[in-house]
Amino acid sequence: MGNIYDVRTYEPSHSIGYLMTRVKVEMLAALDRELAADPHLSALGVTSAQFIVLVRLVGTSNRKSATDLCKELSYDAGAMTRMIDRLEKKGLVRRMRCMQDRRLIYLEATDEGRAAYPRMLEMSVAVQNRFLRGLEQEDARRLKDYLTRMLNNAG
Amino acid sequence: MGNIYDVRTYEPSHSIGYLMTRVKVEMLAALDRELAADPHLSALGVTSAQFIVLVRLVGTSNRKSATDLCKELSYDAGAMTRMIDRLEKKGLVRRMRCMQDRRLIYLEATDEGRAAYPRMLEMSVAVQNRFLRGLEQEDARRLKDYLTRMLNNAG
DNA sequence: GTACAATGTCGGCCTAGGCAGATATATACA
DNA sequence: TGTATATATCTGCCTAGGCCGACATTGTAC
Repeated sequence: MGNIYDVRTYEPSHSIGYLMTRVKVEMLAALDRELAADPHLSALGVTSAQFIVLVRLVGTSNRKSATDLCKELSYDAGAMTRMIDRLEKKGLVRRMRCMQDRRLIYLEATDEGRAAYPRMLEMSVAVQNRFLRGLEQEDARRLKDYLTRMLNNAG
Repeated sequence: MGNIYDVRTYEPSHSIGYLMTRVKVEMLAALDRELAADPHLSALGVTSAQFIVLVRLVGTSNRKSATDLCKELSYDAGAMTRMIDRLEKKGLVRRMRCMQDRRLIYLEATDEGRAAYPRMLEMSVAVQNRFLRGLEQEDARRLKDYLTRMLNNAG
């Protein structure tokens, strides 16, 4: 009842799942190209994946641990450790052991990381606007609504 | 003119790009869980990424090369070589050198690969229907339209 | 025919994520 | 107190994709 797809008529190459994967790949690839083309950011060698993590650290005032980021981004803990390693090596992020709870390590964007933030945000907005070209605000609202509902169906 | 996002009000964590990435991750993770839970398919150790490639080989009658698949799926050639290696090692795919053009290698699903196909398709449909629960056919049509238009904006 | 460009595959090297197990720390409880 | 459990991070091993260069093969220009 109410199923969108039926096995007998389902065509993988036209499915919403397939399209969504393609769009996601193309959007991140476009963002990577923008990042690589920017004079300042290309020197840092920041990738779209690193960008997404960095945004979470700069765009908030309260301190965050690796676990916090993992929860926000549905990220694997092991992957996050290595991601922080790369960001730290590039001087964009600092690790600071918490003295109250010594299991915890708070993460903080460095001045350099914070300085790169505005330009990164511009790029993110530009890329998304380009992909959403031709859509009205009402369309974007609906699309966001669909995606949110799908995400709720995941759990 | 007509831009959806503005840098001054943009919130990364509520953006369509962020949501789409999340939904994609959750959908593939759900598919991986289904694949791992199935008695027959778990023995093959097929992942969602391998599934997507396999679908393209089984779901068509004409012969395909690695390059053909790369074009269809916007896939990297080097990555495809290694993907085929894994599928071949699992006995799901065969490589066959073309005699007319000896640069070409045609790919073919084995009987085992073909046998696994129907069950895989069922899972794909089931997972997508679950994520689309609560959406009407008209909603799905709109969503697909939005994604298609975004994909066209990529090029 | 030879030189050059184009094509298809492959292999390293990088980033990247998932999973399982190890370690250190903190907390709850008998 | 001692013990079990939970939490946070880290490490090793796997799959996985992007980029670049190597290599063989084919097609094209001269």
